Amino acid sequence: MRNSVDDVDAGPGDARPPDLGVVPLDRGSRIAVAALVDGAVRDERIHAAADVGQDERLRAHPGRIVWQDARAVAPVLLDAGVAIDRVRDVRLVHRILAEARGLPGEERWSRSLRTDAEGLFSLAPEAEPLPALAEQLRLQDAAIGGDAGLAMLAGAESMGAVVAVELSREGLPFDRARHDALLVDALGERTGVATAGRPRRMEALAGEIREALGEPALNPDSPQEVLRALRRAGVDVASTARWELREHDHPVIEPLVAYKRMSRLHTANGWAWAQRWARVDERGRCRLAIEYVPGGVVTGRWATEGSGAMQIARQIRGAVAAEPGMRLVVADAAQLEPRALAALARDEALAEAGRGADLYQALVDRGVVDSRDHAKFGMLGALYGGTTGKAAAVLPRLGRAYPRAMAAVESAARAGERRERVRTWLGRTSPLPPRWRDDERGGRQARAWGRFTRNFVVQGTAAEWALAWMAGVRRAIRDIEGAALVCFLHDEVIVQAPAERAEEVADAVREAAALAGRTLFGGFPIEFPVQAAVVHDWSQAK
DNA sequence: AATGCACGCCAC
DNA sequence: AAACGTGGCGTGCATT
Repeated sequence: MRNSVDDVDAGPGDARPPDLGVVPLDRGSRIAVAALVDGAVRDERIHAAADVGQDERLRAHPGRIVWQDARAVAPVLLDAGVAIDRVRDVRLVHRILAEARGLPGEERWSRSLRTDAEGLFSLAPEAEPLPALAEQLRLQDAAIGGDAGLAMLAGAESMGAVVAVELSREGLPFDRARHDALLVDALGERTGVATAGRPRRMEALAGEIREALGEPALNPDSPQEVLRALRRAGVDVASTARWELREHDHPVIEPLVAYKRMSRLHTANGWAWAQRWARVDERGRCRLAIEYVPGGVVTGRWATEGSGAMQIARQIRGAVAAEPGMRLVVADAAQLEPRALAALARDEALAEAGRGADLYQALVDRGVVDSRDHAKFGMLGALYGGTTGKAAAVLPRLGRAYPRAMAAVESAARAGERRERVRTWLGRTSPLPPRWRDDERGGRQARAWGRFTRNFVVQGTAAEWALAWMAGVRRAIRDIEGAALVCFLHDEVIVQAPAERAEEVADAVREAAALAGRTLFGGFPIEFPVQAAVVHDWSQAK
């Protein structure tokens, strides 16, 4: 079966539709379109940006659209009404191939390329862009060769870049009045400069802290001042970290911990944050402007730039609210990483435990561990390389019950300690580590790198599944008028849709999850249950 | 005044 | 309970 993230070449004898190279000229005001065939450019045509949809080759194009960078081209094509189905983002795929294939230095890669500030390849200023693009495509396809995983990853990563552009253009529905109400509820009313801009409840806590420590001039925002004052008051701590404070019994602890929690909310997701990142779009809708960065994390996870949108505090998620007549479909993949591990390790027993909505509870029901918490901590310990506490206590039991899965992460860890590269399921490859000495310090560094590679294979494979899931969701909701992807968070998506079609979207999101599992893992019997809730605002999910 | 680092906390 | 992965970000604080 072929689908949207699978751009494996058609077999010999099949007529392959030509790839279409698309290049922006004059900073995007004009667009060059040409067929790219075996590294050569055929039938180049240049259009005004707004007219690029007139190029009949781009209408219902069954081949790949090839570009250097989705951020420069996708917005133009989307504005022109071009349907984007299969793509090759040469910039992102190059990054993958450079690690996976230890790829040629840039001179051998192509004379028309140069390395930009991020160490990535881009067009040399004097290069003819379409021939260079054709050359890059040819070299990339040759590097991928017959590796079906890498081919799928190239397609998925490239489509992810399109989804990222669409998400960023759409924005996340945001209700500033609700946000303000949530902040006032948590922090108190805003006050003036006399209290350093602290909301009323924070200022009250600052007073309690000063009182409890007997230091009327203490600035609770200064870790050094607070640390010194704590020690003078007989609280013997090495830092002001919350977990350390909680080990002590003193009247200052409770207000101090509460203050720090409020302070975090105030600075990270408070009024200034909303002022900076909420915008009113051309249709009068208030949206958070989120710039997604596909592949921004070494494992293949996405990052965001600027807004901190990947870590919006749960306390204010109620401000992310559906617009009139709409609902949010909030969907998250249950225990995604343990499931990714089961699949990549071909661990039938762990996959069987995951046949149902709650893999952790299944471990309890099967007598592997005593409680759901033990299952969760143990599994996370296996994924992260935990060696203490609850994780260490149950790891041996997990190892006996699921030897294949545990051997897979152990082997990834050992490979990292030996300075070897490891690969995700589709073939994203870990970077090489910095050098370390053959002494105790070096040993610690080696073990730390082993924990990184241990996690890399699982986190990276989960990220690949998420790419396939998103591509499927995108495709499934395309014909649902008014529905749009508005958020992505590693293992969670939010779609805003008209109320009367929200349940249909929820079903489509669940189906896309199942399809993503089959796309990546074929017939291996691993399930990817998705909890999808139709809600008015984000805080109502799960 | 600008810059870079360390801390601490948030998210998955 | 407190050491175990990937990140972003705001702040204080030291350096230049």
